[in-house]
Amino acid sequence: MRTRARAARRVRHALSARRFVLGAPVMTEKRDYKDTVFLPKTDFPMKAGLPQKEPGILARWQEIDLYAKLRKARAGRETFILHDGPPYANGDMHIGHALNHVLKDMVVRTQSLLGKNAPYVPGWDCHGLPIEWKVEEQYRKKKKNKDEVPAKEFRAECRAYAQHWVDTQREQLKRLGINGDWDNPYLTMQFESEATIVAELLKFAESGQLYRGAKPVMWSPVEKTALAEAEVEYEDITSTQIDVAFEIVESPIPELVGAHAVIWTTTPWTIPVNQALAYGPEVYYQHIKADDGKRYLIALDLVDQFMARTGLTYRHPDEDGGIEQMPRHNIKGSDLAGTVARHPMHKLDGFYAAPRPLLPGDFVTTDSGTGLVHMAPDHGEDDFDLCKAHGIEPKFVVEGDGRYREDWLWLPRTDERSMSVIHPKFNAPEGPVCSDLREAGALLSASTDYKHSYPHSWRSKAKVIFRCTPQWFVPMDKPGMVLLPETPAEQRWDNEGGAKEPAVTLREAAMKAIEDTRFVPAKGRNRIGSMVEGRPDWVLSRQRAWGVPITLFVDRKSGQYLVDEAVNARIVASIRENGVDGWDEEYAASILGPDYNLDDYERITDILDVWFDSGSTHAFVLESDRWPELSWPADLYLEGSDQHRGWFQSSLLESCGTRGRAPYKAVLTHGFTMDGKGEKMSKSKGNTISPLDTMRDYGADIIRLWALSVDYTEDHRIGPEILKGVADNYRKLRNTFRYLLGALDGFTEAERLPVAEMPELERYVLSLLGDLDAKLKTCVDDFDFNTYTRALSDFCNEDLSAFFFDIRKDMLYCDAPTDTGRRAYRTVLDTLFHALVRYAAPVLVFTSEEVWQSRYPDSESVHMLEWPEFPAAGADAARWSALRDLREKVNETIEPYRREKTIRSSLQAEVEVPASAVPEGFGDNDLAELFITATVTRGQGDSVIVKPTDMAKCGRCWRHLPEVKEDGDPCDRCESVVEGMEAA
RNA sequence: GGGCCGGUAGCUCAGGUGGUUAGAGCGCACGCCUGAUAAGCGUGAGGUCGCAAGUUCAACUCUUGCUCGGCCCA
Repeated sequence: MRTRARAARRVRHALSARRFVLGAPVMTEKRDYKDTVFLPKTDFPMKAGLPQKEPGILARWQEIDLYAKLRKARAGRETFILHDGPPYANGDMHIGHALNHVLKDMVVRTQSLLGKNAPYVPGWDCHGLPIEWKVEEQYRKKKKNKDEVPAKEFRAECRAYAQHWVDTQREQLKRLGINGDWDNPYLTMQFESEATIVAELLKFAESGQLYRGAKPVMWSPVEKTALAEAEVEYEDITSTQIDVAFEIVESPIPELVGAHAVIWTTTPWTIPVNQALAYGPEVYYQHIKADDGKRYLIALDLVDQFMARTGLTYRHPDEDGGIEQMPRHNIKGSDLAGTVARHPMHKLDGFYAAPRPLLPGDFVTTDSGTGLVHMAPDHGEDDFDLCKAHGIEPKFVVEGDGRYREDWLWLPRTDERSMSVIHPKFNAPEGPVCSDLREAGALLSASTDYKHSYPHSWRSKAKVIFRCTPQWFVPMDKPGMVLLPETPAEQRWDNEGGAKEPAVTLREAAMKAIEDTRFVPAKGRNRIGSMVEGRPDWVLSRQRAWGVPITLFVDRKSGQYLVDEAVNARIVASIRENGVDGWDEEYAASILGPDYNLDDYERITDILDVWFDSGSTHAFVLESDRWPELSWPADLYLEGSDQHRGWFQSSLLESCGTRGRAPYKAVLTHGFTMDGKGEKMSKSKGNTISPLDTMRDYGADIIRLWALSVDYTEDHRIGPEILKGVADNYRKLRNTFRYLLGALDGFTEAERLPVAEMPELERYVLSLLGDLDAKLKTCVDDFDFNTYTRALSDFCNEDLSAFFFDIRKDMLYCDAPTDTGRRAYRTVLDTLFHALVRYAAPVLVFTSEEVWQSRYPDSESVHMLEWPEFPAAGADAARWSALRDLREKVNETIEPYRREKTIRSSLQAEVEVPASAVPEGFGDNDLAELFITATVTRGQGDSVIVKPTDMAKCGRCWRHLPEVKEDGDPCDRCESVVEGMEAA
């Protein structure tokens, strides 16, 4: 469309030119005044070319060591400590990293702009399963067996792998323009970090906040390790479902003896470790006789489903011998207390001969199954808890690789019996478990058609099981464990001072800490609060190789772990010297020292949950001497909302357990980045947007502007259309700076004019700038960057480009350089320049530097500057607002004339406005200037009236003025300006 | 399946405690300018405020249900 309009214009020009050539010139030739007009002049290019330009700017910052310079310049100032949450070192930067780091950088830079010392030490999370898995994958490719590689060597490879990604991500984040201590980041795998993590663990040990428990944990038989919840994903699978009869041998309801309690399960492999049955106390059960002659006990609501699965039938109430005639056909769950059944494999004796009591379980529902649940305390959380409450202990018969222990009674061991319990064949209707049950006459149904969602390891995608293993825990509810920080005397009601708060549980301390923390947005508090309120004890141990060891010696006789300050000091020293290898067997004796005999102790070889590593970053970063400018606690933690369960929480618990309070004063969370349609990005959908590509195509400043333009507190989108919009927005900002640079060409201090001597428009714009300034400061305090960038953009578009700059174009182009008005304008432009470049600096880090260097090529960096200061100027906002409304009305009225080409430029319009609509204090000439029209007069009507002017057009300033005799002649002002120039 | 959060013009966002024709910027369309020129200015068209009930004189704003999307959990 634009092209067509331009073509039309060309035709018109051609026609008018021909007329001039062919016809006799009606006027004498007029002088071309173009050379006498003071047009903006600058080398600053309109086209940014960010992808090419940014790396050079980056190199210069590195060269002058901007980060160090800034630390030096802000030394001794009030600090703002943003503590970086460590991304996991295994892959390229993705859009989530980019958003997170841009937000962090924005916080740090705005705080720095406010004059604070705001250091930023980036870090990485380096231990853990995903890296270990990658290294193992490399082994598998080379047909190497991990178990044959010495642990030390394996860890060294994990370390190298992590280091590779640390280096990669570091370069990518630097490229994004994130300013930080990139030469000296923290890594959880640095020896110093590992030593501190161990020291933190030992603090828990010393205060009695560790216990070794047996608990069913998510266990991956493939990776042979316990898994954290975060390492598990749920997938829909089809399982075997079976109904199994347990004969009742004893009951306070004598009629039930000889009947069969029926359980339903999708994990046949757990039957060989069954130890009890559970019923719902509030559930009603039916005692029925089926056509196989046997009697069964099943939840009332589930009888039909059971019949359908088994193909059995039973006599209906109205039939002869139907259930109405059954003795005690209807039984409430709670009446089953004291009932005992026996295991279908009871003939094997021993373990299987023991009674299987029916126990009350609140978790029993009648959603599916039979309303009776078989209990294997080894393999279910509910099972474990219920059995434990009734003195039934787990048996630990399924080993780490998912196979039944060789000496377990249920054998003889055969190939199929030594398969992993997650193997489909093991659970199949023809598999060993079902075969045995069938032989015992207890298998009522078996089919491989039950669809449900089931947990899988997110690494290997293999099924996981619940498995009871000895694990180390941090108790959430052990009373008297945590000392809250000392309350200063002046805050105590008794004013006695010094005494500590009573010791509380870890959960209580954490809940208190949540209360005391600022959450941005506020809803984060509820989120983490409900999680901490309900979370189970913290499982610290992992049976893996790549991580920080749980450095405990357990007394073989008492089962107690050793707490000895001297030993602990040697443990920490060994880790500091050797890293995590420092807990290897070779050091054990010397660490334990002469006071103890190594043979009396079990050296724990579990490693720590990586969340404990990252939960300890506050200890080894904020409290370390390595970064003396940092301090504890942090002012802010800033991560994605998934970290409510992750880092925010692990840091909270670690810090509350050791220091009684949170390691942060405030927590800021952001949502997730979706694709252009608001849907989750995934490789399989092919809708991912890589920040690396975007930087290559658009430049880092565009990603930054995007990240700071969206509402990060919610989920937000990115896509081609959105990026295009951001790029448009960027161009507008860039052109504002280009105009300022051009208009300020040659500006010197001598030209500056005091505010008091400025025209009212200049003072009004300064007051608008003051408003903007205040608004941006509020945005910085609230971390409201979306409003920040919008306010900045709107100001440039509406107040400057479409209003101030447009009105003052005449003055800038045509007034004499010495003219007070022009000097006032340029003085305000200078003020605007200095303010805007600072406001923009934290957002468009590269472009603002380019702008700054363009005007001040000898200066260090725009990023060394502080928040702008400029003279305050008051203005009657309401009066100006009314004036701008009127201006809009005038434009609307001119529009029809422009459509019919009676008026082309607004300068050709003579306007009459209602006298009542003009705010007090504006003269007619002021109005013509502000509306960019030929004249403005006041009328008594209540509408705006417009007519084309008859006045001739000045050949230099193009205004239509009474003194101009013929189009093209200069007006009085222009004539004198030109004369002045020629005289000079 | 459960808990929590969200769905306002093509895009990014505003819309205290319910109250006249739901706003802004950008984009788009049309036009002007050709002395910020792959720029600048003006005007305009765009929304049944996710859907459906309910409370109320009155709901984008309160309640319930549904739907779509997200995070966390099972």
